[in-house]
Amino acid sequence: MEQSDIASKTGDIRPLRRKPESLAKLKRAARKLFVERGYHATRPQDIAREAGLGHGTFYLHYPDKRACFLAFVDDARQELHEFMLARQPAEKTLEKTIAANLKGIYEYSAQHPGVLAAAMTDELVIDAEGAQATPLLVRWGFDWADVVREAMRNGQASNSYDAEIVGQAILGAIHQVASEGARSQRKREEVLDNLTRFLVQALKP
Amino acid sequence: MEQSDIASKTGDIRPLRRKPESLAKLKRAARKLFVERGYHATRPQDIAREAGLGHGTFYLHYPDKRACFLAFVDDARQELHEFMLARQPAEKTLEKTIAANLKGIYEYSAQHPGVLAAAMTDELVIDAEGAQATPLLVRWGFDWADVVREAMRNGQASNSYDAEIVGQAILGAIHQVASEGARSQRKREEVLDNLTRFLVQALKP
Amino acid sequence: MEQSDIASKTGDIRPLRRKPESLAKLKRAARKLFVERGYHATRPQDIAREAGLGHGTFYLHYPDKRACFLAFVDDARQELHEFMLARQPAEKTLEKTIAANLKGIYEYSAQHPGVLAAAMTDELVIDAEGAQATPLLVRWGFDWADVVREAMRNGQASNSYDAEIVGQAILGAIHQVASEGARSQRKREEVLDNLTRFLVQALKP
Amino acid sequence: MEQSDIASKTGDIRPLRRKPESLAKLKRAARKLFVERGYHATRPQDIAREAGLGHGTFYLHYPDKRACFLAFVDDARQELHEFMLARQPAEKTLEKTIAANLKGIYEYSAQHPGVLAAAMTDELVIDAEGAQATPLLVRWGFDWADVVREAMRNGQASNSYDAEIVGQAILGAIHQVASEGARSQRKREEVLDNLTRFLVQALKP
DNA sequence: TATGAATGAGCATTCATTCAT
DNA sequence: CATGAATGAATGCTCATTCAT
Repeated sequence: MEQSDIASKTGDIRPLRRKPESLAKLKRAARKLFVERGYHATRPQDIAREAGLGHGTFYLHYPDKRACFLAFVDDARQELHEFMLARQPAEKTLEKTIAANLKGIYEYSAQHPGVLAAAMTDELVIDAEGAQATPLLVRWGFDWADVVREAMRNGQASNSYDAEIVGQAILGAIHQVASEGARSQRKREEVLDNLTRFLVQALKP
Repeated sequence: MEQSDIASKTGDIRPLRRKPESLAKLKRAARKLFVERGYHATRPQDIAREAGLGHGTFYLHYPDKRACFLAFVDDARQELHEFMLARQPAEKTLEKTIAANLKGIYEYSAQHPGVLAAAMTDELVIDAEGAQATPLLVRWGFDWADVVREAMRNGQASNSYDAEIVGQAILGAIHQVASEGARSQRKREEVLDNLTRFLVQALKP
Repeated sequence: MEQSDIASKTGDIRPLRRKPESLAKLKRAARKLFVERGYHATRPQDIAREAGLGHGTFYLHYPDKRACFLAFVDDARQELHEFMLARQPAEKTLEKTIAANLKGIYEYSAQHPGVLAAAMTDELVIDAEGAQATPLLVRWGFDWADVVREAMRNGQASNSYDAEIVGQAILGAIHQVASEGARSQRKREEVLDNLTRFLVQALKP
Repeated sequence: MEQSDIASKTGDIRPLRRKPESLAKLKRAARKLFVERGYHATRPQDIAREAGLGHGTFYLHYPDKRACFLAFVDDARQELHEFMLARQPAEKTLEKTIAANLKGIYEYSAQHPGVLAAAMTDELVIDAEGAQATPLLVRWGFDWADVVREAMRNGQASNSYDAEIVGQAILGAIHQVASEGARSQRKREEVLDNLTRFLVQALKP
């Protein structure tokens, strides 16, 4: 009949069956809109429409808007993490480590403009109650503290510093330079070279 | 004379002071709430109530909520500016300058916890349209670039750096350390000492 | 007693004493704004400011906005009434009467553009509750019915009409032509001549 | 078990008809309330409630209150237009045309009391800005001017008139008589007869 | 699984009116 | 008499979420 005819057509061309397709579409749409418009200016409805889905579908995949945003943040964090892992230097000297991480974060920002900024939206902004234990940036500072401690052990960095404090300083410097570098389209090589030298010199024993 | 006159009036119980008091009350209340809850979780009504005023009064002093927030940001910026001006070192060596500014921003953050973070709320968060030309942090990075250039001229800093890039790096390091220092109640002396040495060493010719 | 006190005051004329200057200013301002913007877009505050007075002063002269509007309507009605009285024809033939009244209302509209339209704002528009007994236009229709009855008595108008119905018809014709004439800047002489002939012919025995 | 239970429930009792019902309900409700209370005393919420819907639903169908009112006006105009079209006389003599149109507008007013008055609410009343080019009444006056011109051509009306002016006069007479006739429950036959004779006589060559 | 019409708590803002001065 | 800062009930509108289909 005409019905089976239609069924056979719809069965293979457009909506591709199966389920996780929708979630992937929603994720892409959510990232796009959260980055472009920010958390508050993005409605679940907008995300669903951008994904080409009905807006009820949004709630099949996320319990609420907040969860969707948190998932976006988590994905971005994970993505950056893997991005950086894949760019670790073979030789773990301080300079190589700094240069590699710097290059990594810089490249990520260039490839995914706005994503880090959006993903770092303070949780205060998305929900007055659930204040997060430790902001993302601070946790990344801890990672740098580890790098510094390791360098101190190897004699590549001065022992006169408190690793935690200096870890935060390095993270801050990198973050700010990467943000501003992306903003102002500065030449990448120059930025990386300057900042690497700056940090290596600062840590030199 | 006039003082005693006022005193006798304000000394009374019920009828409170008069005119420009309201704006001051609103400013105090707005700062408190924007800092505690963020922009979106603060309603004009909350600000007015916190100020002990009817909510219509809010609109006697600000055309809308956005304007109130912008005024708060501007006040905080101005306040920090004056705070820092009053703490400039007598002797303008690089080390003294860094130490003084570092101490200044650190003290300000300690005395006004959360204010800088709130005042730096991205404009994207408060209104998708009116994107600001240059974020506050970036502009402060320019200031540090000036400091660096001056130090280069005096031979106190290496000429091998691009002042703009390094200016952003210094600003980033300071900002991150000050934020995290305020968060974690770290001992102030130690933080200032570490970061000052770190930056001076980084710039050393 | 307080009563006698009040009595002596209320015994006086009405707004009496001192400066009726403010009331006059308010009336001018109210008329201007009600005509230009309509009832709902005009705030007591606007009227007071237009009058060059503080907005509290408004309530010294009117109990509320509605009363002010009603006073404006009444003044306009009275003004038109006197305007017409001063233009009654010496000789009371039907034609002369029609011509004179027509000319009167036309001139009034030209001299006070928008006033009649504003003053005829349906009471439904200004207050859902106090629906007025008989709209202004209908009452004016009654006046025309009187004119028609008089003309019938004199043999100047056909007896075959119901005076009430024809009175409303005449009023409607005049009102519409006057409004549209004012709107379209049509040549006055021609309008008056056409409409007078039209109505005289309609009534002719 | 539970499924069949639900099925039997959903099958007959609670869940009402589906989609485009809402707009129709809103239209009915809006017309009722705009006619009864006027534009300003009718809140979108009232319309929705009158329609038996939540007030968010209102904004699914209209961008704002103004648009809803304008839609009501347009519907009423269209409705009257079709009402009149269906009542055009077979024979287009002046008298028949006048009588038919008169009867039409009179019947419409009787069947839909208050609708014409509400639909003619001046745009100044609903929004100070969007002043409409040509008021409804004036445009209807143009239609009557056409009728008059046609009658002049046929020798059924005197050539001594300006058709535009007389068109407005006829429209005004009809409008006023219809309004007042509806208001005062006057006997319809008599009104139609009087006004038809009045206008035919007025135009007679 | 997918849909989108429906919902109503919640928000920013206005404005007629009061009252201390 | 005059003022204008203060008030808060009321308004038009939005949007995260639900649920019948």
